[in-house]
Amino acid sequence: MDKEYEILKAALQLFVKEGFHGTPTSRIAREAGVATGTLFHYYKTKDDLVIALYADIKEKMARVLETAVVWKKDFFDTFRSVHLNMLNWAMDHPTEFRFLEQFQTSPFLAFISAEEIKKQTAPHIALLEAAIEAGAIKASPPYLLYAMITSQVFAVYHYIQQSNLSSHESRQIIDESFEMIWKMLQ
Amino acid sequence: MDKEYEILKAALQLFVKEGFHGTPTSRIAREAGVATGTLFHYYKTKDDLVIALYADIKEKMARVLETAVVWKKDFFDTFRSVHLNMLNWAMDHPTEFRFLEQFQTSPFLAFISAEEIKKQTAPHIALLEAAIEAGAIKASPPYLLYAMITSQVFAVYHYIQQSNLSSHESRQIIDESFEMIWKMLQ
DNA sequence: ACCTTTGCCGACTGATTAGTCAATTTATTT
DNA sequence: AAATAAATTGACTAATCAGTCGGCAAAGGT
Repeated sequence: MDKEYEILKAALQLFVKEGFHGTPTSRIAREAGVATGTLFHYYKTKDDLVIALYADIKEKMARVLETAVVWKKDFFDTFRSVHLNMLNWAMDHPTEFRFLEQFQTSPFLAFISAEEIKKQTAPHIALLEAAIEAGAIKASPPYLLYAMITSQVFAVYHYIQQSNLSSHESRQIIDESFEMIWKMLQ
Repeated sequence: MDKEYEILKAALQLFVKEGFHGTPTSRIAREAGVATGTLFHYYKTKDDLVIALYADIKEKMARVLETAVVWKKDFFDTFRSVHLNMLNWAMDHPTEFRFLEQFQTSPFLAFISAEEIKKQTAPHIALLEAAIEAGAIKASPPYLLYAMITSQVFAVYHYIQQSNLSSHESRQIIDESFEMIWKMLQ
């Protein structure tokens, strides 16, 4: 039992359910089966814990997406693979996904440097630029396209969760949503 | 000077800057030029204040959008008007807009009843259903389309803010983004 | 076996918090 | 003008919070 991991796990659940400032460190420690001192042994402050959790989740998602963002037989299939994998990851990790969403709209986002964000988005921006270069999609600012595409992932995720569809229906909606996104990019 | 309004105004600024639980009621009262007792005279609890603020902003936005959601010469122009007006409102009320975004991804959203949300989205859903009926847009679930369209508004808003464009460039991006959304809906 | 480092504990603290309340001022009604 | 009601105050409290600290236990190196 890795205590550091248990702390992150408990923090994730509580942050999503109660909000960042809404969950006391004492409660995180209790839920993780750990003393408060241990929590502050691993994370100097509560803010550090929040940011570490964000970094951990981002990194795990990026590692899964790495395999999806590679080149398929054409741009359509490549973008489709990214979209499907992102949504599959979201469906498999709903709490992590909701945390990312909450974090990215919170004042905590200011703690993440511009370079860090740039590094995270780099592979997606590169793919968009290549697709524009090749004439596969329209020539809009890549960061605008990136923002529009990722925001769709959150929208589709919420629609599926809210209407709690079967996994078959979900897959159908995910497919349909990609068709729409692709049309949007033409 | 309406104290109730001053409290809402101060709470909005602080919530967006520091987060919901990150801002003490004492600070809200001080910033509003009011005693703490006055704050709790108008709002029984802090949660009540948060929810009242959400309701206030939602209502103000809805009132502005009411004029935009009316019928123009065709569906294209009507949807376009909604999109433009929403983004214009966001540009004119950035703090309010960011609050809505933050609130809607927070655990506070659970305090808003399903009926309340249904009532808020009703005019947009009705417009979507009419457009589907008329064959002006594709026949996807209206709530999915609604989620996808509104998420685009947030995406475009963030892109504009982040790249801090001139108002001319902004208008161009807003126009372009609607063209993309419309294509997506075909 | 001894020493050093590291992990871990949980009682403790000083500061801060949401919310109360009795008293005072201001507005409204009679 | 008197009486009633509503708005406003800020000192106060009980609870809670983030973070500390001295000590114990385990692990690893020599």
